[in-house]
Amino acid sequence: MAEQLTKRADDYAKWYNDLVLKADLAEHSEVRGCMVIKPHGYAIWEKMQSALDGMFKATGHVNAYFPIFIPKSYFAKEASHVEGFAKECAVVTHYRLKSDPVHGVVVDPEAKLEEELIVRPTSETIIWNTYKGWIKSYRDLPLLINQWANVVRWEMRTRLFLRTTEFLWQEGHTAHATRQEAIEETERMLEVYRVFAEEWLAIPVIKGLKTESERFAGAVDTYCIEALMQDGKALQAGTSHFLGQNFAKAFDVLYTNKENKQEHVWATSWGVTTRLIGALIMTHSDDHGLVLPPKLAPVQVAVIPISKNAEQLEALRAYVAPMIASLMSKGITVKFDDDDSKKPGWKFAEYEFKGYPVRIAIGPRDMENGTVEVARRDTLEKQVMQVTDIAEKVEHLLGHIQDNLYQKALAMRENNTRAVNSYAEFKEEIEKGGFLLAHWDGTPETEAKVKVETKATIRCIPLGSAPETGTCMVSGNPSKQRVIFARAY
RNA sequence: CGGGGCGUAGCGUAGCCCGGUAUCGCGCCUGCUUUGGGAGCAGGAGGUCGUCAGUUCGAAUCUGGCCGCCCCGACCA
Repeated sequence: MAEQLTKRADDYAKWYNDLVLKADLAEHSEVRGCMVIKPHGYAIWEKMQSALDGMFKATGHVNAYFPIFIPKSYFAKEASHVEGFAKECAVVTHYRLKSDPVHGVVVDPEAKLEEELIVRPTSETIIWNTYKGWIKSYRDLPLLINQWANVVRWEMRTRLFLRTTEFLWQEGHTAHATRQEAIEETERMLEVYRVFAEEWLAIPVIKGLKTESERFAGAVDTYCIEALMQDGKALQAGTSHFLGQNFAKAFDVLYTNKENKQEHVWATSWGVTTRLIGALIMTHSDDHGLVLPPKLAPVQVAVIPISKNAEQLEALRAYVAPMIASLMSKGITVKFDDDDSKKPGWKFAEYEFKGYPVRIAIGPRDMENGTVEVARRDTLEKQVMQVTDIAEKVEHLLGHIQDNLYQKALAMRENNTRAVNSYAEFKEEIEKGGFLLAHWDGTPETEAKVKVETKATIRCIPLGSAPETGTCMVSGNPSKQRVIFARAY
């Protein structure tokens, strides 16, 4: 139920947690660190999948599926990759249980695997081991494959959607004949993520390059889109990696070029996760509950009849039927809630809390006047409208809401992005949250020092920003451009 | 892995210090009245008090062990 949501200003973390639970997006499972994604939350993921999948297809990718289990030895083949993931891998050691008089069932010690299997934390190794058999000639390239899957990373501390032991994602893995082509692919998919974040999630993001210490284990370059949450903390919303020839070399993936010479292929990988649901919540929602951009709302319009008796309800059904039909003919998703075990007031509160972008209430007065009451979730404004052309009006309204959410989030980010020029100023400003633009000398040592002293990290080296020479705020050494610092999720 | 908290009906809780078989709210069921911002009244159902052992005539309550989860920090999308 949706009463007494913690206020954001009182305790942002608690607000987030309460909201996820009370808006019925997810709940904690009995398994530590794992969540159950409930229908309302999963429906949002399905909308994300559908939009992204279309964008992947439009850029020439196809879907496939690779095993959840990865032989342990595969991991050893790419040194930095192992190092990056070794600490958080779940390992399967046996393949059978047997009944036991005391404990019910026990692991059968006779059924030990010769080689342990790793539950995938990411699939580069098994995919590259497979690609080796698929790629022989330049004619086999580029290979552009995506997979929708679950992965497991044994995290020390978890948070619903933001960090769970098991999560859902998509991972694209591509192979190319040239370095240049692979870099273009990396950038192309980063741009797909930017468009998706801004046009669908209504979350403004900054495209950038990760520093060495934040780079994906096994990548040459990691690109990212970074978003700023309402509490002033940064959240990485997607990544795209240029893997160079690291995995091709580790797994011997060679192709014969037009000159009949053997060369290692060039690779990329890129992914977004169910974490985006967390980003969506922390970008748009308020003290009244969830706020969803219309393009990702499982249902865009809730229609609520207000009637005193059964006859009136029948009359209302007849009154709204053409309206609902015309809404649906425009591709708008509608829920007509004529459940008479719940009162209208209860439904208002419920749909508001769950983030339905638009609510239409209709009662006896509306039938007399030829009107409906339209309420928008983003501003909580209510307006009585003539029912004539209501589908067009609602269609426009949904567009406005989508746009308004983006503009509000953008304004929030801009108001919380500022340049700082000294480390003293930085230390003071970082306490207020937000993105800080500062000069950095490019060394991991400086970055580490800042992290230890302020808990802030370099979120990214922004792409496409005008070069600006300066001096590192910490070391005083020369710097070619400002980078973005923030405290992050 | 450290620190803190919690475990009592579907959910949220009181009771525990000071032992006597469990409180209240929400939800659920029945009936009537209601319905434009979480309805009212009346009646009703629902609990191995996380688990195991100990103390005791008697344990939700005292003692010890175990299990589970959550929150805060260090690592990570």
